[in-house]
Amino acid sequence: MQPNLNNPSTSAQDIGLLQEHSLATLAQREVGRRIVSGEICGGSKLNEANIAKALGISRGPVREAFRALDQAGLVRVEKNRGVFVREVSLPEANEIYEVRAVLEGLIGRLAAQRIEAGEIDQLRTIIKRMRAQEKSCNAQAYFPLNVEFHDLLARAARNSALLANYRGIVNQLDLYRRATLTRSTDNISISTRDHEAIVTAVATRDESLAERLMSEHVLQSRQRLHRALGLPDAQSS
Amino acid sequence: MQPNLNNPSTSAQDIGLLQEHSLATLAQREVGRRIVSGEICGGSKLNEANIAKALGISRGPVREAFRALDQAGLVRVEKNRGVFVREVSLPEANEIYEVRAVLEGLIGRLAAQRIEAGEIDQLRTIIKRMRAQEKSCNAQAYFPLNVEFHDLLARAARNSALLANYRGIVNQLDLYRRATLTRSTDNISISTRDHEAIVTAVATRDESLAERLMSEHVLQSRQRLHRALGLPDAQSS
DNA sequence: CTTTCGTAGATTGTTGACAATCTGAAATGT
DNA sequence: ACATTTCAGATTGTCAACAATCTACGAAAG
Repeated sequence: MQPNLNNPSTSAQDIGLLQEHSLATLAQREVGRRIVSGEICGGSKLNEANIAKALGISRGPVREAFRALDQAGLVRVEKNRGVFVREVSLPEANEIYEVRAVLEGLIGRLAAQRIEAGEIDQLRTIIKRMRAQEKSCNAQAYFPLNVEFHDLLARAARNSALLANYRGIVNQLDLYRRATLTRSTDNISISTRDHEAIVTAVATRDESLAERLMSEHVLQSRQRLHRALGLPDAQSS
Repeated sequence: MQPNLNNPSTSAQDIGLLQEHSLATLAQREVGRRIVSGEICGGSKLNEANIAKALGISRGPVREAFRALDQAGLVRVEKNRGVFVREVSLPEANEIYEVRAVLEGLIGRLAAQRIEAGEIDQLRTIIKRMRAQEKSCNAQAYFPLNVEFHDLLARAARNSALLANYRGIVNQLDLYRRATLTRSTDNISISTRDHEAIVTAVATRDESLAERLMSEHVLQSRQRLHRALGLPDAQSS
């Protein structure tokens, strides 16, 4: 097909994307996004040919993307059977929460050491927007703010290995969250109070307090999740 | 080629392997093993065609293996340039050590809760063998024992998400260790004393002590590494 | 002598075709 | 009616060929 030569916006950025990323990378991002966002629900079978056709590419890059997603823990590959969106059971989610708690603890400690003034401002801006949604009980809009708050802190820790592991863990937890539709059950006002305390600890460079608050914040959100599901609280490990 | 029908050992297990694993999985394991073991040194370019020929397969499965290894942090893929064995710089190794410290801390805490009697025996057996190598200053034989000790503890924590993250982190650290040939610089006697204290803490179900000892053990081994390289000790974060 | 350009070889990216395997439903026998 | 077998369609696994890109080396211009 002849490209539209009068549209510089598409040509410029698309050329950049294709020169930077391979089709496999693009497929990985797109499928990964659909999985984490919940567009494709857990347990679903991912058909190579269908996905390839939907993305307008051949099966090769799709297979490569599947391998990466498998390593990232977002899908599981069964030989000669296909690849399936990973399902995270409650026991597995509890395990992941345990790991997340210590990672967030380290994020708190390192962020308290290394965060910059501008980033603290950004955190406070996010909290302000959270409070706005809090009043209108808008859980739909609250969720991405929560994600951005934690990711900003993770970046402020200035440890790329930690950031990569943190993001991987969070993606896997989203698989469980989406399955149980628990985004709205989070107690927003309590969560926001936690966030304010965390920012204060980080801003005053109180490493130990920041570590403890972050870790406890995770474990409490796990407990809120359990209560929302009508389950007994897990032992605080 | 006609297979040798008079050799049941190859046919039996090879058929089982091929029915269980795809060629991509096999390639991933083999290349991953060579990277972690140091057979291929950091920064090396991995040629698709060469590896495919060496393994007797085509390039497709090799490319899939590369995607998984990239996600695992063992190689980096540069579009249209090739894939290279990841090089872990000293600052990166320090970051990874920070993550490993908290993961090992959690391993200590959970293992203290959940380890079984038989596993404690196995840990003590490993330590005995370590002491034997210690006397003969055989660092070559000490290293795999150290790996097995920590991996056994990681399994005893009974948290598969933690185990997966721990192993990924350790593999990446091996990338740095191999580059600097620091396996022999570990102070074996100090390390073994640490291990004995850890087993005692775990066996007596002292969660907090086990967590602290494991975390400190990692950070001390990082400091030993720095001293061996003639560097100033990193700040204890 | 240095720089630039261009070309040939090598390497990676992508694709479509073929082989192997699985799935499910129809056919067969009890 | 029920279990077993068979077979066709669909899906995955693997491969080899083609296209796109990079690399290195040599020629030509300054």
